[in-house]
Amino acid sequence: MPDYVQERGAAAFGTRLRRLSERLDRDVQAIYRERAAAFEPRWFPIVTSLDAHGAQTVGDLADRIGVSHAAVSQLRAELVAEGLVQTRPDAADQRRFWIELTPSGKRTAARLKPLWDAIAQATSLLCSEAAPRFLAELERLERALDERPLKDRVDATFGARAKLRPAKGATHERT
Amino acid sequence: MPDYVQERGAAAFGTRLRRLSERLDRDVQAIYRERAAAFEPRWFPIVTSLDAHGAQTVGDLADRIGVSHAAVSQLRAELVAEGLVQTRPDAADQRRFWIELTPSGKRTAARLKPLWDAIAQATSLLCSEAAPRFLAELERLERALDERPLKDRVDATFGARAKLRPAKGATHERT
DNA sequence: TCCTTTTATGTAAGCTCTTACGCATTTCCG
DNA sequence: CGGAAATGCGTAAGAGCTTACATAAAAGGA
Repeated sequence: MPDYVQERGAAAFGTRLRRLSERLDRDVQAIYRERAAAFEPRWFPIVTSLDAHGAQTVGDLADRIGVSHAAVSQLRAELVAEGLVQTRPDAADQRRFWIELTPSGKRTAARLKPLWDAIAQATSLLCSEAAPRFLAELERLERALDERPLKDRVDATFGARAKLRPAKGATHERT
Repeated sequence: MPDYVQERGAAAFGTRLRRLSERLDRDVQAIYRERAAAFEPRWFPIVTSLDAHGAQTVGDLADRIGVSHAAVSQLRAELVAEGLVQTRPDAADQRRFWIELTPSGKRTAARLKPLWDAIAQATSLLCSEAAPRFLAELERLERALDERPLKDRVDATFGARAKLRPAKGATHERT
């Protein structure tokens, strides 16, 4: 483990992970744009999930793709406006409704599938070449944090709840 | 490389990377809050950089911590309001000014250094246990993408600029 | 020397999610 | 059975960055 983590702590990860994520999104967006695909990267998880698994509720989708229900709700509104998805009420529960692809949404998924496959392949190849263990290590990191969050780890070595208050008035000194 | 990438493509990374990043940030924020530290995770890169390397310009900081100058500008305003940093003009270039820690900023850094070290140690240990190659692989991924962006990789296999237009009118069908 | 191009940084607007709040429905349990 | 707690999802506001736009100063080159 390089000195980089010792120097930057958790911040060693934060910015870089965010930037890698954003960079990949930007590239995918550029690919869509260049090919006049009329599609947005952020629609991908929902559209492919509906395509693969059929109708789902807001909560199902939120769990499956790992975002808040509010984010799914907002995306749903957008996808309905685009004509890619529609909703229908649940027969047994009036709070709930089902989100599914429209015929147009299904056609869009079929149209873009070859491109998605190409992106998946390119990504897979990239990983094989440059970072064959990356996803495995990512998964192990996630699991380790599930079992014991960073905060608990710090509390154990630093002394839970030891205070680090600023001296009175010291933080609000003006230049 | 698991089937996860083949199934999700670039999206395999995006959400998970973002979530790991956010999760670490949230933990660090909870640590600060619990210890009445009066500090924000997003201040860390700037404050530690100034503490370690002395006065720097907006552009220097943007380069060093890897964000846009506008983000540094906004953070600087916030840190000035908190009394942690101050600015002074550059003698040779009127467009430029130097950002440095105030005495209070220096005291804050000294106060929090033990906590930062504990966080760094916990993070380092976490990586050693769960994902010893994670950062090395992250770095290699970044470098591979620097050399050849994902878009170029997809273009090479899929055929640059092959169009994937929706059929006329098909995407705007309303439910 | 003088004009064009580049550079430094501020501000505004946008993005894509989050949390907070709210309402209605359903489930649970005394 | 009935009230309290939990659940499902919409909307509003906020977060923390980005890109876009703008202005002024500096650098470069004819």
